[in-house]
Amino acid sequence: MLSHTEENHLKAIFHLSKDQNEGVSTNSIAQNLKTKAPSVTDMLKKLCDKNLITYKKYQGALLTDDGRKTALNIIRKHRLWEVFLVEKLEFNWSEVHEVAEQLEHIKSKKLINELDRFLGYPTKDPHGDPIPNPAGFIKHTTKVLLSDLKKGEKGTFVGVKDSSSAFLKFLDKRKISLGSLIEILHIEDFDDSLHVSIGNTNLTISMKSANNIYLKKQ
Amino acid sequence: MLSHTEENHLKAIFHLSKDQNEGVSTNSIAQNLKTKAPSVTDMLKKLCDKNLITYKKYQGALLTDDGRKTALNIIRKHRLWEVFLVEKLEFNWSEVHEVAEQLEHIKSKKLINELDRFLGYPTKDPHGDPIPNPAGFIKHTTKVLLSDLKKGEKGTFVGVKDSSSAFLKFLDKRKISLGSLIEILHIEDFDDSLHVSIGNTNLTISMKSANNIYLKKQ
DNA sequence: AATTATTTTTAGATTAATCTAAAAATTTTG
DNA sequence: CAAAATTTTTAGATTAATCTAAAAATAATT
Ligand SMILES: [Mn+2]
Ligand SMILES: [Mn+2]
Ligand SMILES: [Mn+2]
Ligand SMILES: [Mn+2]
Repeated sequence: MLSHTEENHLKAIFHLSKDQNEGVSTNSIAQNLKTKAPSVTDMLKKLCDKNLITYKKYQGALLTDDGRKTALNIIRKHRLWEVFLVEKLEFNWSEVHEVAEQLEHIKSKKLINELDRFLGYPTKDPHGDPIPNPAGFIKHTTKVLLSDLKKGEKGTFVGVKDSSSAFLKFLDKRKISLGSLIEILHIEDFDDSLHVSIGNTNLTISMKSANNIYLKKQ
Repeated sequence: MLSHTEENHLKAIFHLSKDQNEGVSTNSIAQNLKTKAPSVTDMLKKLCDKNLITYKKYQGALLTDDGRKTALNIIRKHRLWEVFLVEKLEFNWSEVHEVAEQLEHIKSKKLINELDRFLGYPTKDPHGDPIPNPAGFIKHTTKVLLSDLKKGEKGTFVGVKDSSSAFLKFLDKRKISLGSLIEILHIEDFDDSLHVSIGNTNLTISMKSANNIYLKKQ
Protein backbone atom coordinates (compact mmCIF):
# COMPACT_ATOMS: atom_id res chain seq x y z
CA MET A 1 0.00 0.00 0.00
CA LEU A 2 1.50 3.27 -1.13
CA SER A 3 1.41 6.55 0.81
CA HIS A 4 -0.01 9.73 -0.67
CA THR A 5 3.52 11.02 -1.05
CA GLU A 6 4.71 7.96 -2.92
CA GLU A 7 1.70 8.16 -5.23
CA ASN A 8 2.32 11.85 -5.88
CA HIS A 9 5.92 11.16 -6.83
CA LEU A 10 4.91 8.44 -9.28
CA LYS A 11 2.37 10.74 -10.87
CA ALA A 12 4.91 13.56 -11.13
CA ILE A 13 7.46 11.26 -12.77
CA PHE A 14 4.82 10.11 -15.24
CA HIS A 15 3.83 13.65 -16.18
CA LEU A 16 7.46 14.74 -16.50
CA SER A 17 8.51 11.77 -18.64
CA LYS A 18 9.11 12.82 -22.21
CA ASP A 19 11.68 10.39 -23.41
CA GLN A 20 11.75 6.68 -22.57
CA ASN A 21 15.50 6.81 -22.16
CA GLU A 22 16.08 9.99 -20.24
CA GLY A 23 15.45 9.85 -16.50
CA VAL A 24 13.29 12.52 -14.88
CA SER A 25 15.49 14.88 -12.89
CA THR A 26 15.34 15.28 -9.14
CA ASN A 27 14.90 19.03 -9.35
CA SER A 28 12.03 18.87 -11.83
CA ILE A 29 10.15 16.51 -9.53
CA ALA A 30 10.85 18.75 -6.55
CA GLN A 31 9.53 21.74 -8.46
CA ASN A 32 6.45 19.86 -9.64
CA LEU A 33 5.57 18.73 -6.13
CA LYS A 34 6.58 21.97 -4.41
CA THR A 35 9.08 20.13 -2.27
CA LYS A 36 12.89 20.13 -2.02
CA ALA A 37 15.48 18.06 -3.86
CA PRO A 38 16.71 16.07 -0.83
CA SER A 39 13.17 14.93 -0.09
CA VAL A 40 12.87 13.71 -3.66
CA THR A 41 16.17 11.84 -3.53
CA ASP A 42 14.97 9.95 -0.45
CA MET A 43 11.71 9.08 -2.13
CA LEU A 44 13.42 7.93 -5.34
CA LYS A 45 15.45 5.45 -3.31
CA LYS A 46 12.32 4.14 -1.70
CA LEU A 47 10.38 3.83 -4.97
CA CYS A 48 13.36 2.07 -6.49
CA ASP A 49 13.42 -0.44 -3.64
CA LYS A 50 9.75 -1.12 -4.37
CA ASN A 51 10.53 -1.65 -8.07
CA LEU A 52 8.24 1.16 -9.16
CA ILE A 53 11.06 3.13 -10.77
CA THR A 54 14.61 2.50 -11.91
CA TYR A 55 17.00 4.96 -10.37
CA LYS A 56 20.76 5.33 -10.41
CA LYS A 57 22.44 8.21 -8.61
CA TYR A 58 22.60 11.40 -10.65
CA GLN A 59 20.65 9.80 -13.50
CA GLY A 60 17.07 10.62 -12.64
CA ALA A 61 14.06 8.34 -12.41
CA LEU A 62 12.30 6.13 -14.95
CA LEU A 63 9.02 4.33 -14.28
CA THR A 64 9.00 0.54 -14.43
CA ASP A 65 5.98 -1.15 -16.02
CA ASP A 66 4.59 -1.58 -12.54
CA GLY A 67 5.22 2.06 -11.65
CA ARG A 68 3.69 3.27 -14.87
CA LYS A 69 0.58 1.22 -14.30
CA THR A 70 0.30 2.56 -10.76
CA ALA A 71 0.71 6.14 -11.96
CA LEU A 72 -1.96 5.67 -14.62
CA ASN A 73 -4.34 4.26 -12.07
CA ILE A 74 -3.97 7.39 -9.94
CA ILE A 75 -4.45 9.58 -13.02
CA ARG A 76 -7.54 7.55 -13.90
CA LYS A 77 -8.98 8.26 -10.49
CA HIS A 78 -8.04 11.93 -10.64
CA ARG A 79 -9.74 12.44 -13.98
CA LEU A 80 -12.86 10.43 -13.19
CA TRP A 81 -13.36 12.48 -10.03
CA GLU A 82 -12.91 15.66 -12.06
CA VAL A 83 -15.67 14.52 -14.39
CA PHE A 84 -17.88 13.75 -11.41
CA LEU A 85 -17.32 17.19 -9.90
CA VAL A 86 -18.19 18.99 -13.12
CA GLU A 87 -20.99 16.76 -14.39
CA LYS A 88 -22.76 15.98 -11.14
CA LEU A 89 -21.71 18.55 -8.57
CA GLU A 90 -21.76 21.67 -10.72
CA PHE A 91 -18.12 22.55 -10.22
CA ASN A 92 -16.47 24.77 -12.79
CA TRP A 93 -13.55 23.18 -14.66
CA SER A 94 -11.25 25.67 -12.95
CA GLU A 95 -12.22 24.42 -9.46
CA VAL A 96 -11.84 20.67 -9.73
CA HIS A 97 -8.12 20.03 -9.69
CA GLU A 98 -7.46 20.76 -6.03
CA VAL A 99 -10.25 18.49 -4.80
CA ALA A 100 -9.31 15.76 -7.28
CA GLU A 101 -5.79 15.87 -5.86
CA GLN A 102 -7.29 14.63 -2.61
CA LEU A 103 -9.86 12.22 -4.04
CA GLU A 104 -7.33 10.46 -6.27
CA HIS A 105 -5.78 8.82 -3.19
CA ILE A 106 -8.93 7.07 -1.97
CA LYS A 107 -8.34 3.33 -2.07
CA SER A 108 -11.21 1.23 -3.34
CA LYS A 109 -11.35 -0.68 -6.61
CA LYS A 110 -15.11 -0.96 -6.40
CA LEU A 111 -15.51 2.77 -5.79
CA ILE A 112 -13.68 3.80 -8.92
CA ASN A 113 -15.25 1.19 -11.15
CA GLU A 114 -18.75 2.09 -10.00
CA LEU A 115 -17.96 5.77 -10.40
CA ASP A 116 -16.85 5.06 -13.96
CA ARG A 117 -20.14 3.28 -14.67
CA PHE A 118 -22.18 6.01 -12.96
CA LEU A 119 -20.54 8.64 -15.16
CA GLY A 120 -21.22 6.62 -18.31
CA TYR A 121 -17.63 5.55 -18.97
CA PRO A 122 -16.28 8.97 -19.97
CA THR A 123 -13.15 9.05 -22.12
CA LYS A 124 -12.04 12.62 -21.41
CA ASP A 125 -11.79 14.75 -18.29
CA PRO A 126 -13.13 18.35 -18.14
CA HIS A 127 -9.84 19.67 -19.53
CA GLY A 128 -9.88 17.36 -22.51
CA ASP A 129 -7.33 14.93 -21.11
CA PRO A 130 -7.90 11.22 -21.79
CA ILE A 131 -9.01 8.91 -18.97
CA PRO A 132 -6.94 5.71 -18.76
CA ASN A 133 -8.94 2.48 -18.69
CA PRO A 134 -8.74 0.11 -15.68
CA ALA A 135 -5.82 -1.72 -17.29
CA GLY A 136 -3.84 1.50 -17.58
CA PHE A 137 -4.31 1.94 -21.29
CA ILE A 138 -4.53 5.53 -22.42
CA LYS A 139 -5.92 6.62 -25.76
CA HIS A 140 -4.06 9.51 -27.35
CA THR A 141 -5.65 11.67 -29.99
CA THR A 142 -3.68 13.81 -32.36
CA LYS A 143 -3.95 17.46 -31.48
CA VAL A 144 -2.06 20.58 -32.36
CA LEU A 145 -1.39 23.87 -30.61
CA LEU A 146 -3.38 26.87 -31.81
CA SER A 147 -0.04 28.67 -32.05
CA ASP A 148 1.09 26.19 -34.72
CA LEU A 149 -1.78 26.93 -37.12
CA LYS A 150 -1.45 29.26 -40.09
CA LYS A 151 -3.82 31.92 -41.38
CA GLY A 152 -7.07 30.42 -42.68
CA GLU A 153 -6.65 27.11 -40.85
CA LYS A 154 -9.23 25.98 -38.28
CA GLY A 155 -9.91 23.34 -35.67
CA THR A 156 -11.98 22.29 -32.69
CA PHE A 157 -10.82 23.23 -29.19
CA VAL A 158 -10.09 19.86 -27.54
CA GLY A 159 -7.79 20.56 -24.62
CA VAL A 160 -5.51 22.86 -22.66
CA LYS A 161 -1.78 22.52 -22.09
CA ASP A 162 -1.80 24.79 -19.05
CA SER A 163 -4.72 23.75 -16.86
CA SER A 164 -4.09 26.30 -14.14
CA SER A 165 -7.15 27.83 -12.61
CA ALA A 166 -6.07 31.26 -13.85
CA PHE A 167 -5.90 30.18 -17.50
CA LEU A 168 -9.20 28.30 -17.32
CA LYS A 169 -10.97 31.34 -15.88
CA PHE A 170 -9.40 33.44 -18.62
CA LEU A 171 -10.94 31.12 -21.21
CA ASP A 172 -14.33 31.24 -19.45
CA LYS A 173 -14.31 35.00 -19.57
CA ARG A 174 -13.85 34.88 -23.34
CA LYS A 175 -16.45 32.10 -23.72
CA ILE A 176 -13.86 29.73 -25.15
CA SER A 177 -14.94 26.23 -24.15
CA LEU A 178 -14.12 22.69 -25.25
CA GLY A 179 -15.79 21.95 -28.58
CA SER A 180 -15.58 25.54 -29.87
CA LEU A 181 -14.60 25.86 -33.52
CA ILE A 182 -11.67 28.24 -33.88
CA GLU A 183 -10.42 29.69 -37.17
CA ILE A 184 -7.38 31.89 -37.66
CA LEU A 185 -8.36 35.06 -39.50
CA HIS A 186 -5.09 36.91 -39.29
CA ILE A 187 -1.73 36.75 -37.55
CA GLU A 188 -0.36 40.08 -36.35
CA ASP A 189 3.22 40.58 -37.48
CA PHE A 190 4.20 42.87 -34.65
CA ASP A 191 3.51 40.63 -31.62
CA ASP A 192 2.34 37.33 -33.18
CA SER A 193 -1.12 37.80 -31.66
CA LEU A 194 -3.91 35.95 -33.42
CA HIS A 195 -7.20 37.29 -34.71
CA VAL A 196 -9.57 34.36 -34.61
CA SER A 197 -13.22 33.57 -34.97
CA ILE A 198 -14.84 31.49 -32.27
CA GLY A 199 -18.43 30.55 -32.97
CA ASN A 200 -19.82 33.75 -34.40
CA THR A 201 -17.59 36.21 -32.57
CA ASN A 202 -14.10 37.43 -33.38
CA LEU A 203 -11.37 38.11 -30.89
CA THR A 204 -7.66 38.53 -30.40
CA ILE A 205 -5.56 35.94 -28.61
CA SER A 206 -1.99 36.46 -27.45
CA MET A 207 0.78 34.10 -28.49
CA LYS A 208 1.17 33.00 -24.90
CA SER A 209 -2.47 31.90 -24.71
CA ALA A 210 -2.42 30.33 -28.18
CA ASN A 211 0.47 28.24 -26.95
CA ASN A 212 -1.76 26.59 -24.36
CA ILE A 213 -4.76 25.75 -26.51
CA TYR A 214 -4.97 22.37 -28.23
CA LEU A 215 -7.05 21.95 -31.35
CA LYS A 216 -8.14 19.01 -33.42
CA LYS A 217 -7.34 20.21 -36.89
CA GLN A 218 -10.06 20.20 -39.52
CA MET B 1 -6.03 22.17 9.42
CA LEU B 2 -6.47 18.88 11.26
CA SER B 3 -4.74 15.61 10.37
CA HIS B 4 -6.70 12.44 9.68
CA THR B 5 -5.61 11.14 13.06
CA GLU B 6 -6.80 14.20 14.92
CA GLU B 7 -10.13 14.02 13.12
CA ASN B 8 -10.50 10.34 13.95
CA HIS B 9 -9.88 11.03 17.62
CA LEU B 10 -12.51 13.76 17.72
CA LYS B 11 -15.01 11.47 16.05
CA ALA B 12 -14.23 8.64 18.48
CA ILE B 13 -14.66 10.96 21.46
CA PHE B 14 -17.99 12.12 20.09
CA HIS B 15 -19.27 8.59 19.56
CA LEU B 16 -18.08 7.49 23.00
CA SER B 17 -19.56 10.47 24.84
CA LYS B 18 -22.60 9.43 26.85
CA ASP B 19 -22.62 11.85 29.69
CA GLN B 20 -21.83 15.55 29.41
CA ASN B 21 -19.88 15.42 32.68
CA GLU B 22 -17.92 12.22 32.39
CA GLY B 23 -14.77 12.34 30.27
CA VAL B 24 -14.20 9.68 27.64
CA SER B 25 -11.49 7.29 28.82
CA THR B 26 -8.14 6.90 27.13
CA ASN B 27 -8.55 3.15 26.81
CA SER B 28 -11.98 3.32 25.22
CA ILE B 29 -10.64 5.68 22.57
CA ALA B 30 -7.65 3.42 21.98
CA GLN B 31 -9.95 0.43 21.55
CA ASN B 32 -12.29 2.34 19.24
CA LEU B 33 -9.44 3.45 16.99
CA LYS B 34 -7.47 0.20 17.22
CA THR B 35 -4.48 2.02 18.62
CA LYS B 36 -2.71 2.00 21.98
CA ALA B 37 -3.28 4.09 25.11
CA PRO B 38 -0.01 6.06 24.99
CA SER B 39 -0.78 7.20 21.46
CA VAL B 40 -4.14 8.44 22.65
CA THR B 41 -2.66 10.29 25.61
CA ASP B 42 -0.34 12.17 23.26
CA MET B 43 -3.21 13.07 20.97
CA LEU B 44 -5.42 14.23 23.85
CA LYS B 45 -2.73 16.68 24.87
CA LYS B 46 -2.54 17.99 21.35
CA LEU B 47 -6.31 18.33 20.92
CA CYS B 48 -6.46 20.09 24.28
CA ASP B 49 -3.81 22.58 23.15
CA LYS B 50 -5.99 23.27 20.11
CA ASN B 51 -9.03 23.83 22.34
CA LEU B 52 -10.98 21.04 20.71
CA ILE B 53 -11.31 19.07 23.94
CA THR B 54 -10.88 19.67 27.63
CA TYR B 55 -8.50 17.21 29.17
CA LYS B 56 -7.02 16.81 32.62
CA LYS B 57 -4.68 13.96 33.39
CA TYR B 58 -6.49 10.78 34.39
CA GLN B 59 -9.88 12.37 33.78
CA GLY B 60 -10.58 11.56 30.16
CA ALA B 61 -11.59 13.84 27.32
CA LEU B 62 -14.61 16.07 26.76
CA LEU B 63 -15.35 17.89 23.51
CA THR B 64 -15.48 21.66 23.56
CA ASP B 65 -18.14 23.38 21.46
CA ASP B 66 -15.56 23.79 18.76
CA GLY B 67 -14.50 20.13 18.98
CA ARG B 68 -18.09 18.94 18.91
CA LYS B 69 -18.84 21.00 15.84
CA THR B 70 -15.73 19.66 14.12
CA ALA B 71 -16.68 16.07 15.00
CA LEU B 72 -20.19 16.56 13.66
CA ASN B 73 -18.84 17.98 10.44
CA ILE B 74 -16.77 14.83 9.91
CA ILE B 75 -19.78 12.66 10.73
CA ARG B 76 -21.86 14.70 8.28
CA LYS B 77 -19.33 13.98 5.55
CA HIS B 78 -19.10 10.30 6.46
CA ARG B 79 -22.85 9.81 6.30
CA LEU B 80 -23.40 11.83 3.13
CA TRP B 81 -20.75 9.76 1.38
CA GLU B 82 -22.42 6.59 2.62
CA VAL B 83 -25.68 7.76 1.06
CA PHE B 84 -23.86 8.52 -2.18
CA LEU B 85 -22.28 5.08 -2.28
CA VAL B 86 -25.59 3.30 -1.75
CA GLU B 87 -27.88 5.54 -3.78
CA LYS B 88 -25.64 6.31 -6.74
CA LEU B 89 -22.86 3.72 -6.85
CA GLU B 90 -24.86 0.62 -6.00
CA PHE B 91 -22.92 -0.28 -2.89
CA ASN B 92 -24.59 -2.49 -0.34
CA TRP B 93 -25.11 -0.91 3.10
CA SER B 94 -22.60 -3.40 4.48
CA GLU B 95 -19.82 -2.18 2.16
CA VAL B 96 -19.89 1.57 2.63
CA HIS B 97 -18.31 2.20 6.00
CA GLU B 98 -14.71 1.44 5.09
CA VAL B 99 -14.73 3.73 2.05
CA ALA B 100 -16.58 6.48 3.93
CA GLU B 101 -13.84 6.34 6.57
CA GLN B 102 -11.50 7.57 3.85
CA LEU B 103 -13.85 10.00 2.11
CA GLU B 104 -14.83 11.77 5.33
CA HIS B 105 -11.37 13.38 5.48
CA ILE B 106 -11.54 15.14 2.12
CA LYS B 107 -11.37 18.88 2.71
CA SER B 108 -13.71 21.00 0.60
CA LYS B 109 -16.73 22.90 1.85
CA LYS B 110 -18.10 23.19 -1.67
CA LEU B 111 -17.72 19.48 -2.30
CA ILE B 112 -19.83 18.45 0.65
CA ASN B 113 -22.49 21.07 0.15
CA GLU B 114 -22.86 20.18 -3.51
CA LEU B 115 -22.93 16.49 -2.65
CA ASP B 116 -25.73 17.21 -0.17
CA ARG B 117 -27.72 19.00 -2.87
CA PHE B 118 -26.99 16.27 -5.43
CA LEU B 119 -28.35 13.66 -3.03
CA GLY B 120 -31.49 15.69 -2.35
CA TYR B 121 -30.61 16.76 1.20
CA PRO B 122 -30.99 13.33 2.82
CA THR B 123 -31.67 13.24 6.56
CA LYS B 124 -30.58 9.67 7.26
CA ASP B 125 -27.63 7.52 6.22
CA PRO B 126 -28.05 3.95 4.92
CA HIS B 127 -27.98 2.59 8.48
CA GLY B 128 -30.72 4.92 9.69
CA ASP B 129 -28.36 7.33 11.44
CA PRO B 130 -29.20 11.04 11.21
CA ILE B 131 -27.08 13.36 9.04
CA PRO B 132 -26.01 16.55 10.83
CA ASN B 133 -26.75 19.79 8.98
CA PRO B 134 -23.91 22.15 7.94
CA ALA B 135 -24.17 23.98 11.27
CA GLY B 136 -23.63 20.74 13.19
CA PHE B 137 -27.22 20.34 14.30
CA ILE B 138 -28.35 16.74 14.53
CA LYS B 139 -31.97 15.66 14.66
CA HIS B 140 -32.66 12.78 16.98
CA THR B 141 -35.74 10.64 16.61
CA THR B 142 -37.12 8.50 19.39
CA LYS B 143 -36.45 4.87 18.77
CA VAL B 144 -36.48 1.75 20.85
CA LEU B 145 -34.63 -1.55 20.73
CA LEU B 146 -36.57 -4.52 19.43
CA SER B 147 -35.42 -6.34 22.55
CA ASP B 148 -37.37 -3.86 24.69
CA LEU B 149 -40.72 -4.54 23.07
CA LYS B 150 -43.33 -6.85 24.63
CA LYS B 151 -45.49 -9.47 22.98
CA GLY B 152 -48.03 -7.97 20.60
CA GLU B 153 -46.15 -4.68 20.17
CA LYS B 154 -44.87 -3.59 16.79
CA GLY B 155 -42.74 -0.98 15.08
CA THR B 156 -40.88 0.06 11.96
CA PHE B 157 -37.22 -0.90 11.57
CA VAL B 158 -35.41 2.46 11.55
CA GLY B 159 -31.78 1.72 12.45
CA VAL B 160 -29.08 -0.61 13.71
CA LYS B 161 -27.01 -0.27 16.87
CA ASP B 162 -24.27 -2.56 15.59
CA SER B 163 -23.48 -1.52 12.04
CA SER B 164 -20.75 -4.09 11.49
CA SER B 165 -20.64 -5.61 8.07
CA ALA B 166 -21.35 -9.03 9.58
CA PHE B 167 -24.60 -7.94 11.23
CA LEU B 168 -25.77 -6.04 8.14
CA LYS B 169 -25.22 -9.08 5.94
CA PHE B 170 -27.06 -11.19 8.49
CA LEU B 171 -30.06 -8.83 8.16
CA ASP B 172 -29.84 -8.94 4.35
CA LYS B 173 -29.96 -12.73 4.42
CA ARG B 174 -33.20 -12.57 6.41
CA LYS B 175 -34.62 -9.80 4.20
CA ILE B 176 -34.82 -7.40 7.14
CA SER B 177 -34.34 -3.91 5.75
CA LEU B 178 -35.00 -0.37 6.94
CA GLY B 179 -38.71 0.38 6.80
CA SER B 180 -39.83 -3.19 7.51
CA LEU B 181 -42.75 -3.48 9.90
CA ILE B 182 -41.89 -5.87 12.72
CA GLU B 183 -44.38 -7.29 15.22
CA ILE B 184 -43.58 -9.49 18.19
CA LEU B 185 -45.71 -12.61 18.07
CA HIS B 186 -44.18 -14.48 20.96
CA ILE B 187 -41.19 -14.35 23.30
CA GLU B 188 -39.55 -17.68 24.08
CA ASP B 189 -39.11 -18.17 27.82
CA PHE B 190 -36.15 -20.50 27.57
CA ASP B 191 -33.65 -18.28 25.66
CA ASP B 192 -35.53 -14.97 25.20
CA SER B 193 -35.59 -15.47 21.44
CA LEU B 194 -38.34 -13.60 19.61
CA HIS B 195 -40.89 -14.91 17.15
CA VAL B 196 -41.73 -11.99 14.95
CA SER B 197 -43.57 -11.18 11.77
CA ILE B 198 -41.77 -9.11 9.18
CA GLY B 199 -43.88 -8.12 6.19
CA ASN B 200 -45.77 -11.34 5.51
CA THR B 201 -43.20 -13.83 6.79
CA ASN B 202 -42.52 -15.05 10.32
CA LEU B 203 -39.12 -15.75 11.77
CA THR B 204 -37.15 -16.18 14.94
CA ILE B 205 -34.62 -13.61 16.13
CA SER B 206 -32.10 -14.15 18.91
CA MET B 207 -31.89 -11.81 21.87
CA LYS B 208 -28.44 -10.72 20.71
CA SER B 209 -29.77 -9.61 17.33
CA ALA B 210 -32.89 -8.01 18.80
CA ASN B 211 -30.56 -5.94 20.94
CA ASN B 212 -29.10 -4.30 17.82
CA ILE B 213 -32.31 -3.45 15.98
CA TYR B 214 -33.92 -0.06 16.50
CA LEU B 215 -37.64 0.39 15.89
CA LYS B 216 -39.95 3.34 15.75
CA LYS B 217 -42.79 2.16 17.94
CA GLN B 218 -46.29 2.24 16.54
C1' DA C 1 41.42 20.82 -19.92
C1' DA C 2 40.83 23.56 -16.02
C1' DT C 3 37.70 26.47 -13.75
C1' DT C 4 33.15 27.67 -12.66
C1' DA C 5 28.35 26.83 -12.22
C1' DT C 6 24.69 23.76 -11.50
C1' DT C 7 22.63 19.71 -9.89
C1' DT C 8 22.29 16.06 -6.84
C1' DT C 9 23.33 13.62 -2.87
C1' DT C 10 24.62 13.09 1.95
C1' DA C 11 24.58 14.47 6.76
C1' DG C 12 22.10 15.76 10.34
C1' DA C 13 17.96 17.84 12.50
C1' DT C 14 12.80 18.28 13.19
C1' DT C 15 7.89 17.06 13.58
C1' DA C 16 4.13 13.70 13.63
C1' DA C 17 2.42 9.32 14.61
C1' DT C 18 3.18 5.27 16.37
C1' DC C 19 4.88 1.47 19.65
C1' DT C 20 6.73 -1.22 24.19
C1' DA C 21 8.07 -1.17 28.86
C1' DA C 22 8.02 0.94 33.15
C1' DA C 23 6.29 4.23 36.48
C1' DA C 24 2.51 6.64 38.58
C1' DA C 25 -2.22 7.42 39.68
C1' DT C 26 -6.75 5.82 40.36
C1' DT C 27 -10.18 2.38 41.32
C1' DT C 28 -11.70 -1.87 43.19
C1' DT C 29 -11.77 -5.29 46.60
C1' DG C 30 -11.11 -8.06 50.70
C1' DC D 1 -8.52 1.36 54.67
C1' DA D 2 -4.71 -1.16 52.91
C1' DA D 3 -3.47 -4.32 49.22
C1' DA D 4 -4.31 -5.61 44.66
C1' DA D 5 -5.88 -4.70 40.17
C1' DT D 6 -6.58 -1.61 36.58
C1' DT D 7 -5.90 2.44 34.04
C1' DT D 8 -3.23 6.11 32.53
C1' DT D 9 0.86 8.50 31.85
C1' DT D 10 5.80 8.97 31.06
C1' DA D 11 10.14 7.58 29.05
C1' DG D 12 12.39 6.27 25.32
C1' DA D 13 12.63 4.19 20.60
C1' DT D 14 11.15 3.78 15.64
C1' DT D 15 9.49 5.04 11.02
C1' DA D 16 8.01 8.42 7.58
C1' DA D 17 8.23 12.82 5.65
C1' DT D 18 10.17 16.86 5.64
C1' DC D 19 13.88 20.62 5.84
C1' DT D 20 18.80 23.29 5.68
C1' DA D 21 23.59 23.23 4.99
C1' DA D 22 27.51 21.08 3.21
C1' DA D 23 29.81 17.82 0.23
C1' DA D 24 30.16 15.46 -4.07
C1' DA D 25 29.25 14.73 -8.82
C1' DT D 26 28.07 16.36 -13.28
C1' DA D 27 27.61 19.87 -16.82
C1' DA D 28 28.87 24.19 -18.92
C1' DT D 29 32.26 27.69 -20.06
C1' DT D 30 36.22 29.94 -20.85
MN1 LIG E 1 -6.38 17.92 -12.54
MN1 LIG F 1 -7.85 17.44 -15.66
MN1 LIG G 1 -20.21 4.33 8.76
MN1 LIG H 1 -23.62 4.83 8.71
